[in-house]
Amino acid sequence: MTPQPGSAGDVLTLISAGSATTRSDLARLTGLARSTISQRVDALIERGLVEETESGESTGGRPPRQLRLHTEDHAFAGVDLGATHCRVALMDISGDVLAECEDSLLIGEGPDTVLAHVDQRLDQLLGEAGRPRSALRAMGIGVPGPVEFATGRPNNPPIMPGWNDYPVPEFFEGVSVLVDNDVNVMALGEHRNAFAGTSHLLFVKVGTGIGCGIVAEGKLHRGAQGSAGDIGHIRVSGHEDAGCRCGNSACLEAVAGGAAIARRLTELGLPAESGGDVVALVQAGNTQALRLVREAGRLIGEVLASLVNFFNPEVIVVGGALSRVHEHLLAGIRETVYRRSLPLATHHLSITPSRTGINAAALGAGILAIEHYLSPDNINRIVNA
Amino acid sequence: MTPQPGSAGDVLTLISAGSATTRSDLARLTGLARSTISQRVDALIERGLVEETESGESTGGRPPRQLRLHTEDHAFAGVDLGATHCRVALMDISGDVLAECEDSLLIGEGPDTVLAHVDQRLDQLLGEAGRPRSALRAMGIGVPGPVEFATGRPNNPPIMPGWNDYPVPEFFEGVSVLVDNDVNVMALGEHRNAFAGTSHLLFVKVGTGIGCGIVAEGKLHRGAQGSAGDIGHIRVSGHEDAGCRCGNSACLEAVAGGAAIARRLTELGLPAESGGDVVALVQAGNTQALRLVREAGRLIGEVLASLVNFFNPEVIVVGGALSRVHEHLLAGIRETVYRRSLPLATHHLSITPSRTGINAAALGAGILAIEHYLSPDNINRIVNA
DNA sequence: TGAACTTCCGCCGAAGGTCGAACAAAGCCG
DNA sequence: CGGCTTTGTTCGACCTTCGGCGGAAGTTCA
Repeated sequence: MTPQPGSAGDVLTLISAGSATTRSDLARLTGLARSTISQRVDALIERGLVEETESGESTGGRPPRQLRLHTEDHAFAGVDLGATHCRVALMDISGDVLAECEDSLLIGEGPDTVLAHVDQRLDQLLGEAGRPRSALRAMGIGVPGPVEFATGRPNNPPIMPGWNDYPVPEFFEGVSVLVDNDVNVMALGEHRNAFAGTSHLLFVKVGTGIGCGIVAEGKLHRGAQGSAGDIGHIRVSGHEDAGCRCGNSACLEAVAGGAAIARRLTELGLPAESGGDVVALVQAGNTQALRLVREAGRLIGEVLASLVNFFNPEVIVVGGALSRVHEHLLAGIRETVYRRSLPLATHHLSITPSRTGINAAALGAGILAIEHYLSPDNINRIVNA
Repeated sequence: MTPQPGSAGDVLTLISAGSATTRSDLARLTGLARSTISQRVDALIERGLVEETESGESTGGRPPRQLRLHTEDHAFAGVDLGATHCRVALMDISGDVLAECEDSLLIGEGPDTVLAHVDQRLDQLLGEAGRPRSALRAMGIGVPGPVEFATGRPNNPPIMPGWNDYPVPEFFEGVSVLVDNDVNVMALGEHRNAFAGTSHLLFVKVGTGIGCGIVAEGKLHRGAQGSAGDIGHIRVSGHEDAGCRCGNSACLEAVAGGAAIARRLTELGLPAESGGDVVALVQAGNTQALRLVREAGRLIGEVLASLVNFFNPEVIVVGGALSRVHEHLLAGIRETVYRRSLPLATHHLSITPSRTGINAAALGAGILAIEHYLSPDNINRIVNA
């Protein structure tokens, strides 16, 4: 039995996380002998997973050879499917984007049409990046509805007609496919990209609807049925008259979602159809719209105040279409959360707008794929094969 | 860093979890050779961690020698400190209770007095069980307030005067001491004792106050500041007049806690001081009390409905003093949760009374200690020493 | 009852992995 | 230019693990 763990997968994890860039670092961190580390690194280099760069800076002796992930030869894809759009990002193994694209695409056209479109875009992006199809190792897909993560099958999604129980991964041959809810992958993208130092994060997406992705101990929390984070249908007080498409009334989404704000603006004589119209009105300085957005922030804050007490996150990130006017939204959210949550939970809590922006979902989906590929178990399997 | 699979610690984990009771089981589960397993088991036996029992049942050949945790020579303690009571359970390494006791004890007397009392009870219980003090390997303590788990220091607990930032573990020499919130240890006790098959569990304690312990992926979720699960101060709609000791109004605890129900009964001319009095009235068949308890269940259910959407647990366990009249409390909770939560989240959700009862906290605290001691890292350290 | 069969467990030589010492490489410093 | 420091590789010693073999301990069946 080895006194310390340190399989090839562990070594690669340290390299990919940036914890170690030289063989000496690895020896120090793992406690293994330098010769053993060299052997591991050699195996990783031989498999094309790691490469050496030019020598680094000397600290008084022979300069170490820097190690990093070998970014050629592999590719990963992150796919963000929304109700009306499709974004695909091709990434290398370090998470850098090689190429990306965006189209209008109705998810309601069904899985065969949509996935064929994705497949075509993948070929195009691979071409742009100059990599063969065989380089594609894994892909992640975020979809606007609940998914049984283990099988990659949508689970009674309300706005994805034709997708229920469709085995998405089987559509793509020879590549691992991970399918998850769009808000989950956005949370993952935001966490890995801008908040990697935190352990407990909530990502709140405020668009047409309202959803939440949960990062606990650095990992996505999906819950028992994969429906965790569905905060759009939490009840808010004082709006019993607002009916929701789910059949209940006073749902958060029915009073504070982009669609709800647009409807109320229309009632006030300001024609608005979607969250985008609301954003446009706010940016044009319309005070009615501004007031409604801020009020929506307060309502969202009321729900988040409960969740802060319950979950005790370090940071809440607000994204989605309406976060383009985040100053007003966040003002309402902060006001309510800091008033209604317990001091111990809010003392070190920060509530910030998304730093990753429109690409959070595609990036997060890609990261899901990369982390799956780089998991120690999978790497050990590859190296020992 | 992933631990090396098949270490002595992993072998012991399989034995303690009941996943393997023979050397053959271990070889099958770990994939290691039978001879290697024998060597591991020998080391564990030599260290007094595992013992062989008489042969088990034959499956057609030589019957295997059964293995189990060696329950002599070690002892673990679980301590449940409440506002006005102290329970101590002495357990062997398999989690069976060897001896236990209960006293009235005011936590407000301060850490020196209370912990000295605990220390004395420990000696007494060790005497009853016929084990020397040196057999005590670790202890867990549940306290009625927030704790910084890593250091074992209470963190501004409202009902524990004199305990703020007190380094509890240092009071006990030569033994590992883990300190956690009482609701957390109750959740752990309930999960390990009665719901070990589930991954995501919420334990709701309804007593004088209201709290919640969270089990996610089989582990306690404590949050960023260790204050997760503090649902007593979540706002419920329609009770703006109810002031709470936290300074806000309409807190769940202020309208549905045992103290709140007692106060309202008193207003109705039925003198009641505590949750215990409320239970007595309900058990005596008082319809006013029954109605209030059921209404409290509805209010708790309103909050839980939100948390079910957010967290998506498999099971909600209701415990605490008021759960002695759980049929009425649960009726209100179930009614609201199943009406207000999303079908996907409630479809496989069960809401049940505590199966572990009054001892959940002390048991959970002991289990916290045992699992700490049995963690693969700790066992490998012991075996390789 | 006894022989054949099955399963369990310890022993031992072979194979393979890890370690640390020794050595070579590469840059810094006086 | 020769010592000093740090890095990386080579190699034999050592240790662990593996798997076959044989003995142990029951079951099944004639």
